[in-house]
Amino acid sequence: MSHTRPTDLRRPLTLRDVSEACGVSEMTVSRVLRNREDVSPATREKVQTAARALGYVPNKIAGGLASQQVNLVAVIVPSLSNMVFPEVLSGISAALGDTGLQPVFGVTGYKAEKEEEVLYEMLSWRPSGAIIAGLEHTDASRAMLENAGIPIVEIMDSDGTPIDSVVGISHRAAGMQMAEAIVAAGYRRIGFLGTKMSDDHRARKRLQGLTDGLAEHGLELIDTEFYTGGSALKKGREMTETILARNPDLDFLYYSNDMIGAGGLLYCLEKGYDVPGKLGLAGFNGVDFLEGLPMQLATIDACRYEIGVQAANLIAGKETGGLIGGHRIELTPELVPGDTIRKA
Amino acid sequence: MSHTRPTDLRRPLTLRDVSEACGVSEMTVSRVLRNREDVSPATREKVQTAARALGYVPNKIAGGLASQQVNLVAVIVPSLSNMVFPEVLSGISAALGDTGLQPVFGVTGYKAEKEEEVLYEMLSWRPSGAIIAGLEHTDASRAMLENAGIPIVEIMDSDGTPIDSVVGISHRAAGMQMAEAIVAAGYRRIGFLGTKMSDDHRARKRLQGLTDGLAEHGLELIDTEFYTGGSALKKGREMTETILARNPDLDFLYYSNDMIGAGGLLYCLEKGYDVPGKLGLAGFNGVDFLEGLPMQLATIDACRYEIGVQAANLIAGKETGGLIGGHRIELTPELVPGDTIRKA
DNA sequence: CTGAAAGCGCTAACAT
DNA sequence: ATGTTAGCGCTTTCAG
Repeated sequence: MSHTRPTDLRRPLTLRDVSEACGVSEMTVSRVLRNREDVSPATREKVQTAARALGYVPNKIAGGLASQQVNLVAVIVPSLSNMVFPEVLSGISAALGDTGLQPVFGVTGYKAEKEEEVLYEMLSWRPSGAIIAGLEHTDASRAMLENAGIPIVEIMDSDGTPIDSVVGISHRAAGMQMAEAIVAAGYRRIGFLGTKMSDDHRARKRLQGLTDGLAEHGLELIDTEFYTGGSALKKGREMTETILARNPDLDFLYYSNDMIGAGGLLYCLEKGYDVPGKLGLAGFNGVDFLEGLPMQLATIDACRYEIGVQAANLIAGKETGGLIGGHRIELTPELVPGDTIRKA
Repeated sequence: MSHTRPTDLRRPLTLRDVSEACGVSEMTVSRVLRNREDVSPATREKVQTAARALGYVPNKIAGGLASQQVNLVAVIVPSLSNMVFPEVLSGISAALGDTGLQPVFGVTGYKAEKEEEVLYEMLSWRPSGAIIAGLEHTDASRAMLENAGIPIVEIMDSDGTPIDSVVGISHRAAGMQMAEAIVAAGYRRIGFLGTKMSDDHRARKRLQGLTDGLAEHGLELIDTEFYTGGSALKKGREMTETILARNPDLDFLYYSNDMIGAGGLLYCLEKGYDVPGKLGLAGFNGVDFLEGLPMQLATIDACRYEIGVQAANLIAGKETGGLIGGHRIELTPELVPGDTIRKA
């Protein structure tokens, strides 16, 4: 069932091995392998051939220590399982693609304590920059970020005070924007469905924005329903059934994310609710799988990919003339009315 | 728009700083920070207080170089955007949780060449092990993996020859299993819908298994339809419309993944197709959002979380008595008939 | 264009 | 239980 492979005995190759194999000094081999220009084509060729033949892979641990710089960017997000963060990461990867910087991902599960651990771990690799979701951190996390001596970009959210730079949208404003749209369309009895969000600060801010926006029109949320874990689509159905059973006279349901919104939409269509005539629906995020639903769910695009790109550009010093630190980029999310809010 | 923060001037803290701050030798400080037992409670306390007060974060670059070992596990997957790999990563994270090992993720976009780059980059950090999706790699990638001198676990797929260990399912067998179920249920005119899969070897193997399985019953695929990019749900709809327009007499549609299958299902229900009576449907993966669909799509569970757990356990040497290398774990995927295959 | 020497910050191995 | 020494594999710096 188990054996020791021959490779286990082989000492990893070093620069010295390559050096000896091609009769060029370690130093020059190092130059070639780092693609520096100041090497003659002849020796360059010799070195590359030898390195390739041996299968040499440089040791970045040693390189990083010697050069005191590491081409890593720490990226810390709460989750990978909802469709939102992978898209942010794509944006980051894309923007970092041609910079020589490499993203490294860490996941916190929406736990501040876990965030602290992940951060500690990642900063101990002395990355060239850090991108981290949200503005809420433990004191220890803030201290680490402040003392790291590298550019920090907090992303997704712009409602608060950043440590260094920030790229995001105002979730509070998004909530208010949705409130305006809902009221403008003539809905009056509004329910909210979302995650249990003691730890999801952005969902909380959207809810806050929604209630504040409604309040401006003298309206209050009629009811709320929360869930945790499980298949979001299914939860969306269940919560919808529950809240409508409790309050049959609701005329609008606002979901804290598109996935549960999609579940709710499917439920309502099945049960024959008149959407958007008697019952309006909306989600949040603008995930592209909404396009395949029987009816397009109203939503607000959270600019996820764009946020990733801009954050990465700040770290890479692109479009800032190489200046680092203290940028504030607030994107304006677009409300996509779809088919589930009736025209005013 | 931009400023230099004060922290930029601050030299990163070293062990020496902590040492001086608490009057204990660097060596002992190092011991405390690595939670070694051979330090007196008194000095331990003193050191911890000082380290915390200063906000010291250890330098793993230096530590890794000195100790010649790094608590990182390289994890390389093709994509994060379909729901399948995040679940594998969750399994890996969970299993690695209590081992002191830390996963680092890399993404290849299903490109062999990109895989090679990512691998090179990750191996240059001298991780303690590597987990990589699939058995198909470039020669250079194979060479790197073979020479890395660390445990390698190839995951997801068991149809082929692993470099070292493998944890996965047979996609060929999964295809055949589905063929059996389809034929047993009495369907005869079968179409296949999937990704353009020159690079998705597992989808290709499932299709191969399907056609071979059908062939055993004297059947051939009637038609196929492929897509690339975009919203999978929407693509599922479009492809379904296309293939049914071309071949209205198809009685079964096999989708290479659940997401396009879900799109197809929604389309068929909308158009009033008799599912599963006149038209059967099936997908692949067993993603849990299927639970929220109007009708549950037949699928085969790809054991994604479990694969992650087992792969991580192999790397960590759990349940193998610490023996490393050459394990073969083939999981048996379960066919979930759902509601879209009629009962035999 | 190439080479030699010094040292990055930490830990293994060996004292004490 | 604590301290000392040497060196991990590379790159910076300076010399040729």
